Amino acid sequence: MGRPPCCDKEGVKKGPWTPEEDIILVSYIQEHGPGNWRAVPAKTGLSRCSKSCRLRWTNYLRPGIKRGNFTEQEEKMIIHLQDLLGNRWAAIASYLPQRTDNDIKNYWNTHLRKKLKKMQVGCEGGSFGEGFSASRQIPRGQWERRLQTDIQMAKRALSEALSPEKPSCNLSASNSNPSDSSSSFSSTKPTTTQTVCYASSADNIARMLKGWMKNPPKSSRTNSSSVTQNSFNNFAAAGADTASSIGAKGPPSSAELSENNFESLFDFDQSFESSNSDEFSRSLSPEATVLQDESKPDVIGAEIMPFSLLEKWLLDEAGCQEKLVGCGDDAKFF
DNA sequence: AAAACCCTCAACCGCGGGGAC
DNA sequence: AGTCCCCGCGGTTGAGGGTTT
Repeated sequence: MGRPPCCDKEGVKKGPWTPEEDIILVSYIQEHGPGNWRAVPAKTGLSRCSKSCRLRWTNYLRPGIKRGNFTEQEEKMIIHLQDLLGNRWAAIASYLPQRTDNDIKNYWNTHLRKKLKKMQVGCEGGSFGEGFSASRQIPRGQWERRLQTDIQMAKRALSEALSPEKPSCNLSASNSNPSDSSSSFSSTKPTTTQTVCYASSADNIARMLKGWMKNPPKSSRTNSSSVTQNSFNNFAAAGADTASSIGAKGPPSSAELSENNFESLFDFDQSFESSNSDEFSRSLSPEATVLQDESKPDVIGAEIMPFSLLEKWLLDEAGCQEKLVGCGDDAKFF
């Protein structure tokens, strides 16, 4: 019969989101929680289709999203999971709770695919090429059985990556402070720059909302027609003063996080959490979802908790993984 | 300095799954 | 049982920024 296009209505806006639209959306979700996207445009007055609102939230505004450079560990995880799962980006993203499927997909398409191609050419017939692509020829039943095992293997690999006593692990000792608000992953970048946390991190949204209260859109809008994502991030930062302070290349300093910001952040997350926690927990693997349910308040610190939970999950199961996976498998892994 | 080319990533599109009726 | 509606997913696009020539 054919499905009518979701966004064929006239007057539905497309293209990049403006800071004003973002704030409207975040404010609405702060109040009602994510979900019921169909109602969002009508209730907020946004000239966007429901799908666009959902996408904007899940891919950009949702708290706890880490943006910017992928760490080596993340890269390896993606490569391996892609090999295991194929282009099931949402499933892959469930193992990297701070990354969106869109981000992972983009990263794969722009970086990793080329990288792998290069490496496979470089290691023609070598050990690297062998580990990959084999699973794609496996019939489905077999594939599913193997997937079970492979997921265990992936968990084991991540466990090892996160394990502090492993010298090969990229987790830097300098970041061992559990109260450090930067994520475990952000500390794993072994070589270059710090990982970037943009506006989508909960603290920035909290600041954005705070700033919004102080500066309603009329007064705050100076360049809305040419506003970019990054400029929104700058806008979101307290005071929205300098572009270099946060937006383009660096996480906000802890000094920027006032007590009020944290309060509003928690308020935000609690309302969002209590009313509808599905967005985040859905994004986790089934096992991880269980953990999320067990420790919901912890999700609030989404910059940290997903991986603390993941660590727990991994370490708890380390024993059983030992039985499932032979020691030699690590070499194949990464 | 300017043009051409390349790269990145936010956003869109269309399809499929699943629940509600 | 069949249909409709909502939501999520994966593929794709194109604007804008960066790099090279």
